[in-house]
Amino acid sequence: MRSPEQLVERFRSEGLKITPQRQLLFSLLHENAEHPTAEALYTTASAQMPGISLRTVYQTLTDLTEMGELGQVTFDGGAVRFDPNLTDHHHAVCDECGAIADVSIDHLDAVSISEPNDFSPSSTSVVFHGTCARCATPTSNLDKSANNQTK
Amino acid sequence: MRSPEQLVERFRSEGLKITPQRQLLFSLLHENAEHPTAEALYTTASAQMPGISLRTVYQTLTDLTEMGELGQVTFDGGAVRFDPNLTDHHHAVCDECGAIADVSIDHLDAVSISEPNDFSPSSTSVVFHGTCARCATPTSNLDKSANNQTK
DNA sequence: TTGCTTATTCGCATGATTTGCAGATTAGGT
DNA sequence: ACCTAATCTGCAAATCATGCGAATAAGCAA
Repeated sequence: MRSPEQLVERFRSEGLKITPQRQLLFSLLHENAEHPTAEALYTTASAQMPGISLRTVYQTLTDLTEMGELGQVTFDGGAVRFDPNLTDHHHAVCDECGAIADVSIDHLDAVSISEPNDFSPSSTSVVFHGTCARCATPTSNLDKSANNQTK
Repeated sequence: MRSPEQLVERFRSEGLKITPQRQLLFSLLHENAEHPTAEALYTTASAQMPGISLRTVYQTLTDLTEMGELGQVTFDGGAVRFDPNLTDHHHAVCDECGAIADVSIDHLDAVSISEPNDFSPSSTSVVFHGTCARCATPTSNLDKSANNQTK
């Protein structure tokens, strides 16, 4: 996703208005690597702007997605999560705390479908499940479920 | 998933009852490669057993899943789909018709996380998006959306 | 600054998917 | 045929997301 400043520019140039709600969401999403759900963003936004509507959060998130400024991902049937990282990347889900990390992958190009041989893939997405560093470290297992947003 | 006969055996040995509803679902799921949703199975089941409850379909599906006889997968936030194929495999989603095919993958072992280096993956799942053979063949583009179960 | 036009916000209703609950029913053994 | 626990079923309710219309406010012009 572009910076809040660039988004403001784009919105203006498309005749869209710059509202405080939008500006807040732009900043909350900027470089946000937490893959938040709409609800999570609503909670955070509400702290800074009491009265903001969940409907507006959904609306803005949908708009940004349709503009190609935001990505959406879902894991295991849970709620949709938003991802401002538009670079080519994949995800690692921690089964302990539910945290989702962006990951880069080596040798993805080596992967191919061996069976069947008549499907033409245009994109490939990989999801790893496992244990994140924080949960794997015995001494800091204090608060494993803090981030757990599993459905 | 095991054969209906084997499932009947397992259910009996665990003190569970063999009902007509369960038997029907066992057979509908056996070697079913369509990755049906609960609703889809309910529709099919209803044709053969009018009056069967959607609740029962969900219940049986959940039971089989907890017994490890059935897998669940979801794509792009749609409804949960059930997969009786318990072998190691991945999925290819056709963006035209929505069909989901099981695929085998070559060189998956070559794939690794380059960044970050502190995540310990226990499993890897790959999803391809693209066009299936049927939709890619110009002459049989007659009924592309027939199987389209996209959300 | 005032006023106008139209995009936005907001709250509520609605839709889709899934689960909880409790009473009616039935499988499977006695 | 009878008993008892497991199951089925219908309905309420939870969760996530979108449609809709009225109220509000951004951005522009005078």
